[in-house]
Amino acid sequence: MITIKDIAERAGVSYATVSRALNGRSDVSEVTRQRIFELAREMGYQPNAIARSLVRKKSDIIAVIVPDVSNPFFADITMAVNAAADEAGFTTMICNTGWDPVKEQEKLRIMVEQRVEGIILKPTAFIRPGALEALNLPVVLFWHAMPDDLSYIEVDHEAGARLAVNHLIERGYRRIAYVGGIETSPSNQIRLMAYQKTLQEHSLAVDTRLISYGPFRQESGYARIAELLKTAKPPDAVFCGNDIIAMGVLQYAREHDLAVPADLGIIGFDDIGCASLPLVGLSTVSQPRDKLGCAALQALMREIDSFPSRGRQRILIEPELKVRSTT
Amino acid sequence: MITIKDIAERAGVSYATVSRALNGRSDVSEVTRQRIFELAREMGYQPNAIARSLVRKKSDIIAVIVPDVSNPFFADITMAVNAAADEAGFTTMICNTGWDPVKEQEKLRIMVEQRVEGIILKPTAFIRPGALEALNLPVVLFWHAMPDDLSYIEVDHEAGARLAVNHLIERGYRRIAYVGGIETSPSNQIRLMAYQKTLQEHSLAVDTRLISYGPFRQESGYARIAELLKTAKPPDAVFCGNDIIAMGVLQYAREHDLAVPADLGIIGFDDIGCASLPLVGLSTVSQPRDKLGCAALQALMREIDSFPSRGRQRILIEPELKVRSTT
DNA sequence: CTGAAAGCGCTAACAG
DNA sequence: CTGTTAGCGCTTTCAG
Repeated sequence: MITIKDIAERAGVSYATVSRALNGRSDVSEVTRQRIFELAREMGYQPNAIARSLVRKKSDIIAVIVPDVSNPFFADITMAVNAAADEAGFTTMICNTGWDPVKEQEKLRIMVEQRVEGIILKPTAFIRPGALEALNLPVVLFWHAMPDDLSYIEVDHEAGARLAVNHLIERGYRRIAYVGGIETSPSNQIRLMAYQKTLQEHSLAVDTRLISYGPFRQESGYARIAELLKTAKPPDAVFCGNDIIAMGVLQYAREHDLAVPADLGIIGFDDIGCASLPLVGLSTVSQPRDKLGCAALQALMREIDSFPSRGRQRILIEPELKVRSTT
Repeated sequence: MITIKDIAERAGVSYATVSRALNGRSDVSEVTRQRIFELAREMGYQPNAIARSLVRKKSDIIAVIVPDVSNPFFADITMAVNAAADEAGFTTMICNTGWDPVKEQEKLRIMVEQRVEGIILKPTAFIRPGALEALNLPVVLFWHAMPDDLSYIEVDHEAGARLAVNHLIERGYRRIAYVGGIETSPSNQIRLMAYQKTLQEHSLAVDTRLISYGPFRQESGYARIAELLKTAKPPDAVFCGNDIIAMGVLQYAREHDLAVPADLGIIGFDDIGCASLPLVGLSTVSQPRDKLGCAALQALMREIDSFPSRGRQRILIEPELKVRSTT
């Protein structure tokens, strides 16, 4: 691999001059600059970013750590961050934790060792308080439920839930069920609150028999809508914890000849890829991944600029209603 | 940021000794090793991978460059590679080219500058011959149609097409259409050949009116099945260029009350995420992403070990038939 | 077992 | 404008 010294030798100048020329410094005569560039090209010179990082003490690399990049939701966010980072002249290292806290810790360590300039992290679970601050690195989280004093960014779950419930009410539904996600999920909590509040604002009764929790899985949605429809006063619409659950509900409706949206309105949350397939056509509240990703990068850039002084940023992204065929 | 020199000072030894101890060399007395480890921990020492890479002349980083990580297909492969790389002690840099050859070139350059030890690349288009060899780096491609003498890995499209067509014939379909992808796609070509050959092997006529090309898009599948069904002798089954196209065909069938699979058998290619959704239930030929990813990493490891001598590896992965509700 | 010393490839003062 | 010099943080001989 050829170095600036090789070029210097051939050009008959010191290697400092080569460095200056290649870095576009103004204090190099036009002739030598020309010669050096030409030489560099014809010798096939490739700058060594590692050496540069070492002396400059900056790598121009950021890390994005998510539980599962093959999950379309995270994949979209990751890509948005990546694209924004490109713009800003940063290279991205993407890490996958596989929802494993141990691996997460390991990945964080590796990224610190690689001297990345900042980390965008979607934690797999509750992280030991202080662990992230101890990294001594700019960090932005995709999750607000952290005890630490860190910046975070998230979709506005409250606004999203209101959007969904208001929409159902406008459409004329009156007995709206909440087929939620797991009870402990913070976002699930927020949406449930907003659901109840919105119903009350419209003078609609909140019937706890219409509220259920469960895993974010299709089977869960399928099973729970089955239960709900057996009751004396079944719902005429459901607001689901996410699109996966909604897909289970929709599946049930189709299999049991329930007219959607006439007999049953269905609305999900997230707007995963297949929700917009004509074959599915699920109405949903979209979490705009591109905006989430861009905003995360911007927040991180701000953190990097002001580091080590930490300004905790709390950013909420507006969700978007997607009306399709199920409402 | 604390360095080995700081530790050395506190420990009262030379920093060479600290380096040795921390790297688990045997030629350090047990007592000093102990002291150094303890000190490192309590001082919060984090090795600097950049400095290490510089002197060792290896980064333990590989690059994966794909056109679109948010495409579930590439996302899955990327993740499989990433997981395998983890096992092998490599960190992965993931790059997205957005199907832009210029950006691809740029990303390749950056990866070379980062001194990654190898690159797994899904090219966006035909790359200028020699451009990849000029990188002077181990490279494995997810595409065989390259003029270069490089290693590649791909699913066995021929075997996949045979699998699909044989399956349809076994199910009793006799007029099988090929609703393919774009004509210039190499994989499309191979599948078309295999489709024709398989029909002939079963003494079934190859009717060119049953063969069509088009973009890998739903609307394309939708439009083309519409055409085909209007003809005098319509097909009773379709083998599609990929799942997206198949989804368009399925969509048309559902909208026009065509019984699937009774009146029309449908089989796709790829096995994208939503194909397995109960609401879709598309039969398809799966490209096993995990196998593709693992095999790619293994191939790259072999290339790295034997570098700079290049042994061109040609690896074909066996596809798998997934029978669901459309056949 | 340990220290001294020589770099890895590059940038950044500091003098000319 | 250009050369000299001093590192960045770490690994690795080479002598003790």
